[in-house]
Amino acid sequence: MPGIKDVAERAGLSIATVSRALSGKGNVSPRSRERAQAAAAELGFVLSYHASSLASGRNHNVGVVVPSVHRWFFSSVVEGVSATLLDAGYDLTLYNVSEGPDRRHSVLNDFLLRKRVDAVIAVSLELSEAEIQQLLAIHRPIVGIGGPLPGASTIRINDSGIAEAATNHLIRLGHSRIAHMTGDASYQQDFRLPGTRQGGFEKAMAAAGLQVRPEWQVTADFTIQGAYASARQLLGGSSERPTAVFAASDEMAIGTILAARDFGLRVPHDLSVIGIDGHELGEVFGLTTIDQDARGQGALAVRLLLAGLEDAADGGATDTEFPTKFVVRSSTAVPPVDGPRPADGSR
Amino acid sequence: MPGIKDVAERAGLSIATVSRALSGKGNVSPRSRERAQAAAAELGFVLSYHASSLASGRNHNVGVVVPSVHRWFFSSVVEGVSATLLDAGYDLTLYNVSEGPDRRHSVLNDFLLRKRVDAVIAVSLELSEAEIQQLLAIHRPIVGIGGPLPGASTIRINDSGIAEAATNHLIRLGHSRIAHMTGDASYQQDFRLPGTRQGGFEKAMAAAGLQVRPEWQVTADFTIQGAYASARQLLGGSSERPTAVFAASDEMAIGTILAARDFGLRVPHDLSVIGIDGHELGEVFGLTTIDQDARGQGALAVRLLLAGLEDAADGGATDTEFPTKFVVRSSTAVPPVDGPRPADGSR
DNA sequence: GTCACAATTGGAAGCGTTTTCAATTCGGCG
DNA sequence: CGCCGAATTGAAAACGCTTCCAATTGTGAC
Repeated sequence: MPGIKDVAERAGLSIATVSRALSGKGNVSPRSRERAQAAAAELGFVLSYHASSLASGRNHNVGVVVPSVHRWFFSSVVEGVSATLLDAGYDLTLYNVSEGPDRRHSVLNDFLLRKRVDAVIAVSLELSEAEIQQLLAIHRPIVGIGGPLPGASTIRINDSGIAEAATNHLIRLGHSRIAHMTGDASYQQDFRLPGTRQGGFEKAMAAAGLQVRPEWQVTADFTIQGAYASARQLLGGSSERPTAVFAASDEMAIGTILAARDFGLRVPHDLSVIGIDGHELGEVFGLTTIDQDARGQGALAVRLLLAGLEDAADGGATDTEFPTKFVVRSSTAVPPVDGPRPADGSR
Repeated sequence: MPGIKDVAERAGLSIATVSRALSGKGNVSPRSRERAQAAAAELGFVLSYHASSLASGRNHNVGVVVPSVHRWFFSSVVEGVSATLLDAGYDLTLYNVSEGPDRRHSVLNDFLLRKRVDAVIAVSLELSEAEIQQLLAIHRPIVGIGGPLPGASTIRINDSGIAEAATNHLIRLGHSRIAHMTGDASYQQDFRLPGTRQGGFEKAMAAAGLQVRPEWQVTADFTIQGAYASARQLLGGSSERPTAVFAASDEMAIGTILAARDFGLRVPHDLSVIGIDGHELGEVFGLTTIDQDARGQGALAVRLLLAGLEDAADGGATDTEFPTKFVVRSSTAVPPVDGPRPADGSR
């Protein structure tokens, strides 16, 4: 393994000059720079980041904490984060805390504090103020995506407003019997989006003078399969059926559509369904949705972070609202004139 | 920021002893160990991994290179890898190379060589021998999952055998008009699974004396939406229709099922579909599949790697076949007696 | 109560860079 | 041609640990 020393010798320069030449910092004559780079290339030399970090205090490494990379939203964000980070020459250390609260705790307390990362991106995690302060105390900027982080910068979409818009879309089409599928309790714990979206739903319903029926407020776990099961309950019950469902995520909307098909309900003829996300699968189902460009959110988070790191200006906590896009496809339409069909469709 | 020196003072021990106590290595009396740990806890001290790594040469960090965390298989593997790594106190540096060959190249040549990772896990990537040697040369063990890595350890499922088994399952049910959906050319490039699976399919067909029709060999991009489009072509054509489809992944199988439903084809009554993966969504569709436990593969990769790292025995390249599980659900059945129904079903 | 040997402990030399500070060189101007 | 400030350069001191080596302490056997 060649060291910077070898490069210096080969280039006929001092270690210090080579260091400056390779890192791009400081004043180095073009001639020296070239020599250093040539020598490094010839020796196949790459800086040891450990030594660099130790000496400079900068890591070129960002920690990303996600509830589970296996989920659509998080993996989308990670893709955006990863691409932007790699472009900037940064490494990305992934902390996937899907194992539960213990894992989350150990990551926050054992891993992140080891001075290995320059900054932290927390996706949909509700960190306590103490946890945030702990990180800020060791000069680790944090930016949160889609989670309330008191005292830290965040990027978020207007959950409440979007939910209102989605609901209003249904209302404007003429629906009044609208169900809402949201995340279940376990999700509220970590990221409280579901609640926020539910708030928007209720607000829109109230504004339109429509009744929110408790039995039409169902929950699922944000997955297609979970929503499918919930939707079967909702749509298969003998009681009255809604004419539209607003699901708090595309995956849940898709689960709902699948359940509806099982019952012979045509979407959107018998049942309108709208989601939130911009999931790739939406197209297959003609899903009307609100695209939140998760990748873009990840990319933006990195840009904010890097800007902060490089300017060394602490910047303070900023709260950025990320724009979303209403995508109307074919899963929403005017409600059936004759009211909902019986559960056992004429299939 | 407290340093190990502060801990040593507070504990009334030498720096060396504290270091040994905290790292668990070397002989330290229980009494000293306790003192050191107590002092560290009181000061909120955590080792600086940079300094540790620099001094010891060990990083406690594994690099994971994946084609795209946004895809089912890769994110599953990453979950398994992450959990096992975190348990062992290791960090996971994620290199998501979905941006294409340039990104792949820069990761392999700029990032991985910076001595930041102790080992590399490459998922479904076909590395050149040169790339592998480059890594091995700097003492970075590599283990590959689902990709041929000449000279490195690998974990793989028996792709060919599985494909044969899946095909035989259909044949045994009485099918003879069997289509196969596999990955398209762009996928062949990076990981050549599709080809291997296709080989198994052809082998089973040949063994049963069945004809492989070129027009029933379709390709897709491994996603539900991509397969859906391909399957529409396959099933909607005016030509004869197969009675069964063997898809090289569950997502493609699901896309096929969705397309079939669009045409009013009942699964499995009119069309049997089988996949490979063990995708969570399989249950919703009653998909018969071969579960390859991607998480388990990730976990195993880490265990192999860590065993190698800790024993310092280079071990040489091992090739481990990972077991799979045949899961029969309701998407496969005997073929329709009266032959396939016309494209426009009596829905 | 000794002695040999093992278990602990502390001192200090790195690990491979970055960066400060002072020294040196260079270019331009009077 | 000589002088001055700016641009370059090099020496050496960190950075915060790990670990070798030697010194010290503890243990059990005789």
